[in-house]
Amino acid sequence: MGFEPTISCVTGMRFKPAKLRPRVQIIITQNNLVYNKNMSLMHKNMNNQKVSELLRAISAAYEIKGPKANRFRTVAYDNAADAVEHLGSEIKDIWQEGKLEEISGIGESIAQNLSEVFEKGSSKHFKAILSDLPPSMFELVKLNGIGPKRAYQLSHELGISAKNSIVDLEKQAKAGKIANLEGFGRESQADILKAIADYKTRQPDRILLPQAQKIADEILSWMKKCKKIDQIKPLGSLRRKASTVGDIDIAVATEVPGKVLDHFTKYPKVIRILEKGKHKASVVLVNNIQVDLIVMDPDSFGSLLQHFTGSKHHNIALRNYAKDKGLSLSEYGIRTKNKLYKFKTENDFYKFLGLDYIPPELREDMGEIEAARQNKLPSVVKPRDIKGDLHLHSNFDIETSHDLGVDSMLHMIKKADGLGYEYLAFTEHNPSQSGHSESDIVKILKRKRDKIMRLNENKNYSRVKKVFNSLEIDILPDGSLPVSDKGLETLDFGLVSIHSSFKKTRAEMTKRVLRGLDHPKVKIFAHPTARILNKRESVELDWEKIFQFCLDRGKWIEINAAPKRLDLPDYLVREAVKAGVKITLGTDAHEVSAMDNIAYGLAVAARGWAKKSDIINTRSLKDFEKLI
DNA sequence: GCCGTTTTCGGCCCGACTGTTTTCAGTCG
Repeated sequence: MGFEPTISCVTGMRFKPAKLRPRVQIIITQNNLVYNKNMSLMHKNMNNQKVSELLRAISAAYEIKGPKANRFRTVAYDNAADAVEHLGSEIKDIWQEGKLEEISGIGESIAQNLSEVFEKGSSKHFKAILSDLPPSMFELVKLNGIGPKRAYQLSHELGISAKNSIVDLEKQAKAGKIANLEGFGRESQADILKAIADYKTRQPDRILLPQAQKIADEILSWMKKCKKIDQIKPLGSLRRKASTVGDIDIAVATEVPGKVLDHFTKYPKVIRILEKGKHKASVVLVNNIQVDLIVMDPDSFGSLLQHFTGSKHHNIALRNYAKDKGLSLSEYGIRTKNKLYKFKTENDFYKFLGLDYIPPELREDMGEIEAARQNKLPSVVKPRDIKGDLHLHSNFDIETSHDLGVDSMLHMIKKADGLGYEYLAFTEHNPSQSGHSESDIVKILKRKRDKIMRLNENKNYSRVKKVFNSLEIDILPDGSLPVSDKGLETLDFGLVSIHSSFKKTRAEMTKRVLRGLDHPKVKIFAHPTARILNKRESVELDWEKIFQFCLDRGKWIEINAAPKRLDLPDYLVREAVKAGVKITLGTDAHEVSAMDNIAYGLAVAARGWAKKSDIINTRSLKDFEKLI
C-alpha cells in the first residue's frame, strides 16, 4: 500500500478525488428463497461490518467463478473489505459526504456499487455476481478451514439451506454425507464438525490488552519450563499494542523445534490442537482464545520477529518495497537472487533494507516505511517522559452520582511519587445536581479545594511538587455544564466529558461538545469518543470542527489510558497531532493500581504518531503551570 | 479491481499446514 498517505480527518484514509453515481434496486432470489431484510447481504442500512461481509462475499464469488482471471480482483475486494473493517467512522457517513473513493482500497467501481447499495438497497453488478451462488455458502465460510471453494461445494452439492446453514451442515456431517464428496474424506468431515463446535463457542469479541497480556504471560511461564528455548516473545497485535487483540502469537528461537512444539501443545489449558507442523502450531485454549506459536533457528530470529509482529498490511507494504530493490522478504530472512541473508535482530533486518527501526506500534502501513527511509519516524514517548497524571479519582466524597475512587488522595499522591511524577490532578466527577442546590455544589467544591490546599502545604513526598484541583464535568445533553461559574472558579482547570445521551446526530453532538468545551476554565476534553471497547460504540463527532476549536481556543484532548477506553483512539490521535492539537494523558484511575495503566495510554500515543512535544503532561511543572 | 516521486499500464507478499492427492489445491496468517 502507499507511501506519503495524506490522511483526511475521521477515517484514516488517503485523499483521492471522488465521483459517485447511484443506480437501481434489485431483490436477490436464489434457490426459490428470497432474502429477507435480515438475511440479505445487501440492504440500505449497512454498517461497516455488513459492508465488509458483502465485499468478502463478492471476493469469494470471483474466486469461485474464475480463479485465474479474477485472482487479483479477489484480492482487491478483500483489501476493500479490510479497509472498511478498519475504518474509524461509519462508511455510510463517508458515503454521505461523497468521500468513498478517498478510502485506500476502494476505487471507482466499488464506490459506485456501494453507493447503489446505500441508495437503493442493492447493486445490480453485485447482485449479478452473487446470483448463481447458494446463499448458504456465505455462512459456511465463517467456519475455520472453510474457504470460498469448499463452502460453495458443500452448499451446492449438499443443498444446504440458506436459513440455519451451519446447523444444516452439522446434520449432514453427522449423517456422514460429507466424507463422500469429491475432495473431502472422513478427516475433513471430522474437522468440519470440530470447526462447527469452535464456531458455536467462539468468543465474539476481541480481548482487551491486559487480558491478552495475562494469557501470554501464563503461556510464557509454561514454555519456560522447556529448557530448549533460546528466546521467546509474544508478537502480533499484542506486541503492536493494538487496543484489542484477536489471538495470541508467540515466537520461539530454538535449535530443537520439535521438542518446543510438543511442549507447547501439552500446555494444560489447550483444549484443541488446530494444527501442528515442523515450524508452527495453533491451539485453542479453555477460554476459546487461539494461540499460534512459530519456532525458528536463532540465527533467523530477527526476521521471524519482523514477520510475525505484522501487521499483515505492513508486511505486504514492506515486501513490495523490498521487491522494488530486487529483494524477497520472509520469516527466514532476506533473499537476493542467489543468497539468503539471516538476521538475529529486527534492527539489522530493517537496516539491511535501508530503513530506520520501525517500532511495532507504528507497523500498520500508514506511511511508516517511507518515514523510516527518510529518518522521519516519530520517537516513541517513554514512561519517564510523563511528568504527571491528569485524570484521577480519589475517594474524597464529592457527592457525585457517578462512581468515586476507592483510594485516598494521599495514597494516590504517594503512588504518583513512586512513578516519578512532578504533579497530578484530582478529577472527581462533579457533584450531582439532584439533591444539591447551586450553592451546595459550590460549598462541596470549596471543601475539596481546601483539602487540596492543605495537601500542597504539607508536602512530604520526594518528587511530587504540586497537586492540582480539577474536576471531571459532565457535558449535559444540551452542552451546558452542571457546575456554575462560581463553582468552576474554585478549580485550577476542568475536564469535560460525555456520560449520557450517546446517540445524538453528528451535528448535534458536535454542537454539544463545543458548547461544553467553551468555558475558559475547561482545558481538557476527556475520553472524547466515549466508547467502551466491546460494549459501547463511539459517539459521532465532526472531528475537523472539534480539532479546529481546540486549536483556536487552546483546549487539549485526552488519551484516556483505561484499557477499556483507550480514547482518543489511535487513528484520531494521528489526525489530532497532524492538526497541531495538543494531547493529554490520563489514567482515569479509580484506584492506586490503575495508575500504572499510563503505559496503555503511551501505546495509543505511539500508534497515533504523537511525539513528546505533542503531549502536554511531558512538560515540567513550571511549563505546565504556565499553560493553565 | 486498485494503484502510482521509477508506472494511467502492468503489476499485485510469502510461506506453512492439511487432506486427499499421486504432485497439489485450499486455507490461513
